[in-house]
Amino acid sequence: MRTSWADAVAAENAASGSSNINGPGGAPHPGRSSYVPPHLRNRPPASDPPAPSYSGPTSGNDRLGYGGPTSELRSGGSRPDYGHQGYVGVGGRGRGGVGGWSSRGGGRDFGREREVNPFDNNDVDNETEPAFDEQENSGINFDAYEDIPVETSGENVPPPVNTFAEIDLGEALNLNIRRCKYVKPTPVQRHAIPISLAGRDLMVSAQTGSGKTAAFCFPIISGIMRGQFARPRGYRTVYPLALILSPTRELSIQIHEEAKKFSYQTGVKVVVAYGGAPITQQLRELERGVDILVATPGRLVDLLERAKVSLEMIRYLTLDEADRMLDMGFEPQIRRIVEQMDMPPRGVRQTLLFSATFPKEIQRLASDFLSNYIFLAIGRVGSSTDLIVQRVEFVHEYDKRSHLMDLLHAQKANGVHGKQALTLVFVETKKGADSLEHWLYTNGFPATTIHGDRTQQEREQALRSFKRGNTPILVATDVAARGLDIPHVAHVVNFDLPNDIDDYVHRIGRTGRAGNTGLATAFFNENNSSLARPLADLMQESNQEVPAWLTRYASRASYGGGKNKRSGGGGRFGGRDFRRDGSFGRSGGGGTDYYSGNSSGGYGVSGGYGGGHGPGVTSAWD
DNA sequence: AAAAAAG
Repeated sequence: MRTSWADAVAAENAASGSSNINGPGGAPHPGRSSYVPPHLRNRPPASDPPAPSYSGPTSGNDRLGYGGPTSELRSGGSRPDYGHQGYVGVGGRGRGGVGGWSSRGGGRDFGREREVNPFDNNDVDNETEPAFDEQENSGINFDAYEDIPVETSGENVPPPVNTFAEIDLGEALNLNIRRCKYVKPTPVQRHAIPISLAGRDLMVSAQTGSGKTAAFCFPIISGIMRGQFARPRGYRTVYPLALILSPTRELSIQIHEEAKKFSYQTGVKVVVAYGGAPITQQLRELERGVDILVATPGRLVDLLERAKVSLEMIRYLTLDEADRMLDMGFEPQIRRIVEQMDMPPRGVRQTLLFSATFPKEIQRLASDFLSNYIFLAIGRVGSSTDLIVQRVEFVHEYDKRSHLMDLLHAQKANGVHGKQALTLVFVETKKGADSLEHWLYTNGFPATTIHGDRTQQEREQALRSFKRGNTPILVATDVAARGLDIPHVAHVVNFDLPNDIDDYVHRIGRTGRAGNTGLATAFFNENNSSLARPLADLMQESNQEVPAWLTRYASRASYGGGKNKRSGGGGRFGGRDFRRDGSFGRSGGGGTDYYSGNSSGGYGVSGGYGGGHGPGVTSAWD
């Protein structure tokens, strides 16, 4: 009987003043060939000092020794055991040589010896003052989530949970959740985790900054911890069990860092692969064993072509920023990876799609990858959250720089916590980014820039420098629009507005994260007239003050209603399951009652149906 | 038209 998570967290924090769990003074790491008996695998090495408040035999009893069915991945799942019987359930073999059998995560046993403690980081977050840090890291402001509307559709939706303690994720993962100071699950976690633990496919639209990464990582890590997956071992080919794809390298890096924290000392190995960096180091990491592979599409295709990676054993597929992954630029690559390589088909693997926005036409595409899925929308209409104060100012093109200068001067005077608040400035083009950065710099504002024409090293350096506050202004293209979690971004400036309202939603979502407030300022002029209507609608839905001139602009422009049209009579819920649109389902159960709003009965057709053309309504949910 | 993603 656990008391409360809050207590546990408090105890953990009190005890962990300097928790060097895996200190350099640990055991000399055994040679590659040392055999670890099955019953000792997945345990922290005996020579390691125990983690603080890591009391009793908490580990080991729910992992490899786990008494559940060995060949059944998910308790609630009813997937066929797809042709891998020979591979599954043979746990207990030692790691063989090349071509032999390998227990899950081959190599992770010795890998654990050198597993870096991700909670003992010297990374940028720790360089800020403790008070500042504490508030940000531990502090998800849950009051901000009190009355968030939630909508689910699909068959037999598993009910949400209210606490992490209600779900049995396994001791090692629970401990990491406490180390992360997550006291209770956010709304998207409350709903999505039980659904994925039940083995169901999922399409999630949840607000920016609402905890999506943990929502998809926890069930995957937990599932891998409990399963016994022996995998074939080809000549330098590795067989990850889970694949997480994201649209930018920096986002993949970030997901990898998060996932490593969650999987610390669980025995689950997470590796990241992305372009722009030397492949050899990534290959080395892969060869040391991989359970969860986080990747950008291009580099993954490269690895697949070189037969360094096989997707044959993939049990979990996650597309983060899924609507971006399936838009024109990425779709062919994603289809290639998911449909034309050796990945198990939908219905066999479990597929999880997450984003803040999910336009209906992309939902239709996405259903190709899903099987009898549950759609989950979390957040308020207007997308991002009313935690972000949105301002729109009419600024002519030639006035933008001096206007930006005014804003920056004003907030310099206001300095937050003794340092200048971080400001993220979005522009349209890479050249524009360079030139604005240069101009700012020469005008006394320490700025840097991130965009696709910079080397990967420069990109990562720019991001680090921004996070640390060395250059508290970051000029960015859309490469930084999605998913990046940068603490202390107080202000997002849309120096150039995007053409698509969903991009706007993602950009402003770089502030106002984890329940904190933020400010977003947009420079609007005649070049942005196509955005006037959707922007005005979005702002109204998020209870923002809409300037009269923008309303006039909105009624004047865009009579036809382009793809930016978001009204569609959608009313209060922006993130709607496209399957609810009457026009869908030409053959299946045409016109029958395939939806029911709350967890019962409902949509009775398995995924993968395309028909119908709903109105091009864009979801504003993250 | 632009951005991203392999080299």
